[in-house]
Amino acid sequence: MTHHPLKKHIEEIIKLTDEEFEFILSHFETTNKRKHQYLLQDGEIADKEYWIVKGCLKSYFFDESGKEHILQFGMENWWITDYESFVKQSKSKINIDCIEDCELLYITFENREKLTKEMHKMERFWAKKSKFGRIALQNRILSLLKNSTKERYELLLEQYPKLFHRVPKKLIASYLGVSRETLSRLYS
Amino acid sequence: MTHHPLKKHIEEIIKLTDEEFEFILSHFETTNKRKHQYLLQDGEIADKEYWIVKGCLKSYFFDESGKEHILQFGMENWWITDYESFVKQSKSKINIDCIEDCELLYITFENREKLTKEMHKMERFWAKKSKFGRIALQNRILSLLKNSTKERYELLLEQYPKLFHRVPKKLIASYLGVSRETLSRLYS
DNA sequence: TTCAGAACGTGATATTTATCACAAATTTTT
DNA sequence: AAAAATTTGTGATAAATATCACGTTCTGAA
Repeated sequence: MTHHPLKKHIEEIIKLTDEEFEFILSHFETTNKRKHQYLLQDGEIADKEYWIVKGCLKSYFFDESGKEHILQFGMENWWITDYESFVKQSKSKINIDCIEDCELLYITFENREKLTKEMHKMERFWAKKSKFGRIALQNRILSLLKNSTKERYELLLEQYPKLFHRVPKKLIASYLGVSRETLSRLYS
Repeated sequence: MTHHPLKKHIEEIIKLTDEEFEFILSHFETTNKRKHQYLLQDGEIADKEYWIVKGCLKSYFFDESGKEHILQFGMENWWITDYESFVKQSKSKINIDCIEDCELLYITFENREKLTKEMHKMERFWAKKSKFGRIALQNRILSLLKNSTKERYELLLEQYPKLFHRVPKKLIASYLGVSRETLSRLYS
């Protein structure tokens, strides 16, 4: 248990004793999902935040014309939920589906609140995670404003090369905000 | 002092006694800037977070071709800084300028760290502010992916009608990510 | 008040991207 | 292994947007 991947992940931000980690882990549950199964559907309230042990997921939504837009991919060691719905405990606008079979840990909203109060280290961990999440989103906006489609494609390829072996190109296109045809022509 | 606008602002999230607010305020400084003056230049480290008492500002950056892109506008009761640079104390990629004469309060990075440690209420205030900031950015990405230029223009107009009297249309265009000519043709 | 610069609208044209259509290749399911 | 569904590439065309150009209006500073 000392070498649990979640411990390693948390320790990138905050050092923990084994006992502290055991205590944290006791607030989580495990679940497995198969490809095409969902974790969250729009209209529901996101009452869980998932940590991905193994697998690949997408969070996405549809516009009025029925086109799918990818908000975020999730892979090993990433967290995934609808952040707005989870934080506000409001109805979600997004869906989360498994792109591959997935092995997941999750913490419920209640347990996260509880753990935040019980353990100041975890309050700091989540505060820091929120800060970094905000920075990542800010940089994605910067990139959407500044970079051409081709540049955004190349940056994504550079940053997450694994993604391109695991998810269909049409989902990459949807993440970048272009049609799959346009994306296809970018590298042909 | 009891009715200080910053007190009112913080109390939208956390209730404070007058003494607590006095203590918080003692960590801030006041400054005034004139139109066209800057608060932050790219390459500098953002060592202050500003709270806007009065005035209007823009945070922006340039792409390789020299085109200006607006990341954020700031008006009364908003916070402004380069969040990434401030949090990481790293070199900023963005600039912040006054669009109007401005009356500002600011807290330095050191004082904010200090205040966070000294006063758990403020740790919670900033954590919550960070969460909401992240949610706002997520929604802006959703909108960039989902909505047409015209829709984004209308949403902005609806959400911040004041903005349109205060800032030139070319800056609105730059915020929306289109050329000023295209924006001009959207409503003519 | 005048003058210079900025803001704004608009035409003409080029570029980028979306959309529709279809066939080939690949993957998944039975 | 065969059948079905999905993914992918690509041509033709339409739509959206950028770019360049120029004249008018507005605004702020001398």
